Amino acid sequence: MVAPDAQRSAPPRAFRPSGKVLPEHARGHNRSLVLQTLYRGGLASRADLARETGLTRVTISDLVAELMNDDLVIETGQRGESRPGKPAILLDINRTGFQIVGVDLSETGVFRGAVLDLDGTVVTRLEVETGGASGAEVTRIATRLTLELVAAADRPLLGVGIGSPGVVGIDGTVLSAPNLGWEGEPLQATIAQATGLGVVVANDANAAALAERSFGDAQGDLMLIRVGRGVGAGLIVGGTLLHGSRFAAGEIGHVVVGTDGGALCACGKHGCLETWLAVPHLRDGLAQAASASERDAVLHRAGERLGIALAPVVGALNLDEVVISGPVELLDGPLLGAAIETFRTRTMPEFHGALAVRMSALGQDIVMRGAAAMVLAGRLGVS
Amino acid sequence: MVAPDAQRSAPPRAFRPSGKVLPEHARGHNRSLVLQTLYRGGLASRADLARETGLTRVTISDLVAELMNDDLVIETGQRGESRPGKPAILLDINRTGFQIVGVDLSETGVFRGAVLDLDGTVVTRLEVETGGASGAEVTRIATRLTLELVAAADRPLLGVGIGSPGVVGIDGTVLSAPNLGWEGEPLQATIAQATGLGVVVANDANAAALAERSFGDAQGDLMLIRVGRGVGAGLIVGGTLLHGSRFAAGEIGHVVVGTDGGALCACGKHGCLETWLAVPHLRDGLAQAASASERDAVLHRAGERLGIALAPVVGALNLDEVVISGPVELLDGPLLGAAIETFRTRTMPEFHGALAVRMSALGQDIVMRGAAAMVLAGRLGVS
DNA sequence: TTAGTTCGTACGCTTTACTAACAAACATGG
DNA sequence: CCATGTTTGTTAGTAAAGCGTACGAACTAA
Repeated sequence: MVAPDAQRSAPPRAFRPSGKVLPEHARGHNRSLVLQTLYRGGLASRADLARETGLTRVTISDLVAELMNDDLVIETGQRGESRPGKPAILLDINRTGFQIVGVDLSETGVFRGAVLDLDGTVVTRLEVETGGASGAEVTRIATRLTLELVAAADRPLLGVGIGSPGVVGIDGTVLSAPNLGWEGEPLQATIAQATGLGVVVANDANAAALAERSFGDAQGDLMLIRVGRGVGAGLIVGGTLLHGSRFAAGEIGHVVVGTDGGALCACGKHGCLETWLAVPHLRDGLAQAASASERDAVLHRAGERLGIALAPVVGALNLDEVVISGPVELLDGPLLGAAIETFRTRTMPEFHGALAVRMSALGQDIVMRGAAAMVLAGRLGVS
Repeated sequence: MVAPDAQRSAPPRAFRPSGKVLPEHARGHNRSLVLQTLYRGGLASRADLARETGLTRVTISDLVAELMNDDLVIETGQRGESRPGKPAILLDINRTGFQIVGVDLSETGVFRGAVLDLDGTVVTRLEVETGGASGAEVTRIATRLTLELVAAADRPLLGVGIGSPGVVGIDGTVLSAPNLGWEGEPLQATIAQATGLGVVVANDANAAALAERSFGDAQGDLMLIRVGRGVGAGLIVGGTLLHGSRFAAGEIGHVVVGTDGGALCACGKHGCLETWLAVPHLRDGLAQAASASERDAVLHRAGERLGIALAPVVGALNLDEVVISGPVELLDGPLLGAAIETFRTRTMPEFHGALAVRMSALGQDIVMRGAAAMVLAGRLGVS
């Protein structure tokens, strides 16, 4: 179903470039502040918002009027409680008034996508097989999937978010994604051209980390480890995603772990993290295992290597959480336990006492929900 | 010599708390932008500043008038070149008009301090032996040293910066510094009380990292490794210092390195980074070595361990630079070479190709110059 | 019925940066 | 030597943004 106004232009971007700051930038910031407060806290009156943000009621009224004019905020009636004084008119973000398209290109052989509402809830889901496609053919498949999702939306779209494997530049160019046969692929520009919408592209592990922050249980600084055909990570430090100087932050799959050799990796080195932890290697190891205890040993070894590799990172960044995303049947159990145990024995008690290591609860939707979170952050300043 | 106005109140802080943004905050940001442009670029006219910042000449004139009123910016005469048009009046930061006190408490047995100008150049230097003092006695010694430096300044002071060992909270409380016998020591408050000036306290490795960014050759994201009685690190990512969720970012001395045991550490674990790299251990190893080649082997092993520990961090953060600070005669040579070689063999060519690993050129003054940089950043928004 | 409280809005003010316009001070070319 | 063009810095007026004060509306409590 295509709504007539599904491609209506969305409100202006809430992003402040570095450099000079004009009054209008401050306005944008305060706009986002109001949206953020409503997004996190739910229903609130104008007076509530004034108290929470520190702005005056007058300014809040003005900002809310602007946001209601953009259809981003709606009045939901009077507050029920019986209190002295004039009853408050409750406000909320128009959570079902806009939608977002989120796409996940990281799975082997299949691209997933969804139409989501502003809460990150999946409204419509689509999948396409990619077969053995690569290069320009992959771009065509991804574009077609995105267009179908755009057509499936029945509300104005806030934008399109895409999580891609490989190294992704800040401008949404996929600098390198060997699995898809991409090298310097201008994905953001291509999809923006095809859809006429705002498009954000990021690495899949980074998108997953954002999902964990926005829709998961994450509290503070966190590292999300994504285990699939390869191993990647996304880092959120001080509330924002870490990109790295060449946009390659989180690329830990080909760091050598331990000082005792290891299997030969596709990259030519011995003992890369991927040779222990990537799903194909885990499945191979389990297939060759004769007994249940041997299978446990394979998983235990993998978890141990993960702990060895990450202990210096956790120590150096003083992280709160390490969250693992991937096939639950492989990761949640001996592997996770061994990783936690290894952290405990290799870092300072002061740190691993505060450190939480756990599986993500977001499952297979994590990347496309993270992609939606990128759109929310980019266009509304909400996270 | 004490100038009569040495403790004259310094200009207002250039810090914007998170939350709402008022027009005056934007003003402060633009003030800092002008100062930063002058600080980095040197002499410039009002028209030059307008072109570089994107603000109009009118606004720049207004900001400059304000900064000249605060004595932070001075006119240095007309431009020499012969060009058409009205000759430009060149401006500069009043680099010798204010001074900063920087203190380094990280050395064993001696506290160093200095009076510095706004360029981070040392004007006056002072040292005190600490003997075997600890706890409150150490606080008294540090306070006395700071007061002597304040008295030695002959210009109004912008503030006091202190680099302390241990874990330092955002409010300048030293949460834990075993070597000094401090536990929850409110150093910032104590020194601020004693001097009546603005005081900033940070971990010594963090201060050193800031020094490397402000006064060294650092370009982008960097990790500074400080090797002394222990081993610590400071991380600068995206231009700002990384604190960690419990202010313990960079505490990598007690992360276990390798999978082949190692010497017993004071912390109870085996094979901590410090057991290979800390200066006392290096000197012990060298003393026990019989030949030059054995001494090289000791240093080589230490560098190798450093590389093993940091490879995952460099990979995860996609750093540009790793800078090492400490005794040059121990670190610069086989140790540094082995560290570089180890990085090369344990990370992806895409990353270590861009990675620079080198010694700091700032020598023994690095911590107190970093402390001065903290004051510059905190009070003027300049870095 | 009266007093007190809370909510949302109208009005006028201050701050900030902008545009337009202008005088000052230089180089260049006829 | 003088007219012309260029660049600099300043003056005057305008638009945007948030604040404080004040007020009516709508409710509770006595």
